[in-house]
Amino acid sequence: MDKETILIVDDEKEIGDLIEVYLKNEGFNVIKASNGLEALEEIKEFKVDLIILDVMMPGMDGLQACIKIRESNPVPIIMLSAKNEDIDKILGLSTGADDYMSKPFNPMELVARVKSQIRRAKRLNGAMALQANLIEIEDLLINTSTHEVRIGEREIKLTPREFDILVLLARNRGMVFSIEKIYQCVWNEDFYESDNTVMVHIRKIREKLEDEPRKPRFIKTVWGVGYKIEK
Amino acid sequence: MDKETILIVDDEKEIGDLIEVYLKNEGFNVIKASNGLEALEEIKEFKVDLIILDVMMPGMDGLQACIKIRESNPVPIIMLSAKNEDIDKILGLSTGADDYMSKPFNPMELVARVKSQIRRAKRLNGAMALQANLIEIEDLLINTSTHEVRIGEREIKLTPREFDILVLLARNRGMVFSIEKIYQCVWNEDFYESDNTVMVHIRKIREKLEDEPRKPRFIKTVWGVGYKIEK
DNA sequence: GGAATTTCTTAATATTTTCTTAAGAATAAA
DNA sequence: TTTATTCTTAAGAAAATATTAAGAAATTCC
Repeated sequence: MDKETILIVDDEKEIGDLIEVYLKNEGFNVIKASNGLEALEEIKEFKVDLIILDVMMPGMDGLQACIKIRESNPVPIIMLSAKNEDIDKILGLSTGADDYMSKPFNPMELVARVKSQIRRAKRLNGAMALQANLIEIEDLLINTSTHEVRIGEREIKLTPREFDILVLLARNRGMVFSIEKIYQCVWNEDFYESDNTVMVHIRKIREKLEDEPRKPRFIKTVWGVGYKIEK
Repeated sequence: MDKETILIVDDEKEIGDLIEVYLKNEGFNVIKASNGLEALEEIKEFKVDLIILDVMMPGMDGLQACIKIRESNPVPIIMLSAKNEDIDKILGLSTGADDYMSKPFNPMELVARVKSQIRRAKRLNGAMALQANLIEIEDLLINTSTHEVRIGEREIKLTPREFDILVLLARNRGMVFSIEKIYQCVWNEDFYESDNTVMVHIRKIREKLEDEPRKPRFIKTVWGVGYKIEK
């Protein structure tokens, strides 16, 4: 399992550093921002699994930032505040924060709450995946949540690798992928020397997808470069 | 709207009284118990909307009580503890507690957390009510309220685990569930390494459901990915 | 407290996928 | 046209994944 990334947003450096130590100790990946705007930038750039957000900050405060983040991202947010009046606001439904801790806080408790929220998010994600994720290419239909591929009425059975390669090309229609690139994307490993593993897979996919593998409708060969699905 | 009833379980009278004052002030109805067994009695007698449960108590401690309560009741539980070591245990999934506060605590924060949990429970309840308790898949009938499963006239006896797995797949027809996801959803625990517990259960279900387990009609294998019931 | 049931673990077997190899075909360049 | 390069195809070995069976451990029920 990959390390989860946690974004700490606090203008007080010592607090951020303290939290960082504890989280890293638990095997989390940590990035930091010192105000709301920076936080928004970081989120755009990196895949963040949880945000710890201080309410009191110069510029865009934590509550505003929280609302802003929520507009585009369902990532779990834990808010920190020293003011009692904030509690109700935060745990109410309006801000969209998932949990709250009052300052000064016990770092162990924060870590436990972080873990708890991440677990919750994972479970929720499972349920969310229900929403079908459909890719359509002419009469070729790819459903990434049910792992189904069909052409018209005919159901095509693809192996996991074949499926991944097809999805990669289908999600990026028009783009040409070199053998090397495909290998890196699908296998998540570096590509060493030229075996033709990828080619063999491409052929298998064509065999299953195409009526005439010689004249493929979907996966086209770009000579000397790679493969693509035309736009 | 009726006043919500909150059960406070603590052997220290002063703490219970303190919490009571704050909660009553917010319009909640409060009842009290001074140990785990008493709490179980109260729950049987009254309709309780939330429980505040101290971990450290003579006799049955809070953690045991929490697990015991959860067996029969999905009511939200907030646990109180002075010991750091408890945090992880409580916020982990195994006890079934919904939230935690460390002692000494800020009563305002506790009240806010109470309100937050009650809101959450209401939402959850709404969502639950929508789920049909009769699932039909061709001639397979699953009744989630009576825990009955039948195929045509034949009644199938499934164990609790088997039943849960089947319902998970049946409620989400078409969707593929990985071994890991099944484990997380049914066991409510994190999935560590690859034992094949889930597979064995799948096989048992097939044995009971299918005429030819080799060619399953209901639970299909999606190679390298997981299992599903086709739509 | 003991029997029955359920759940989990282990390991052997079966199946499917993935990779490797190698030979033949298509394409581009000389 | 010839040659070198790149791509396609096929077949079988290796690796990964799934099924099955049997028994141990835990739990439930009486």
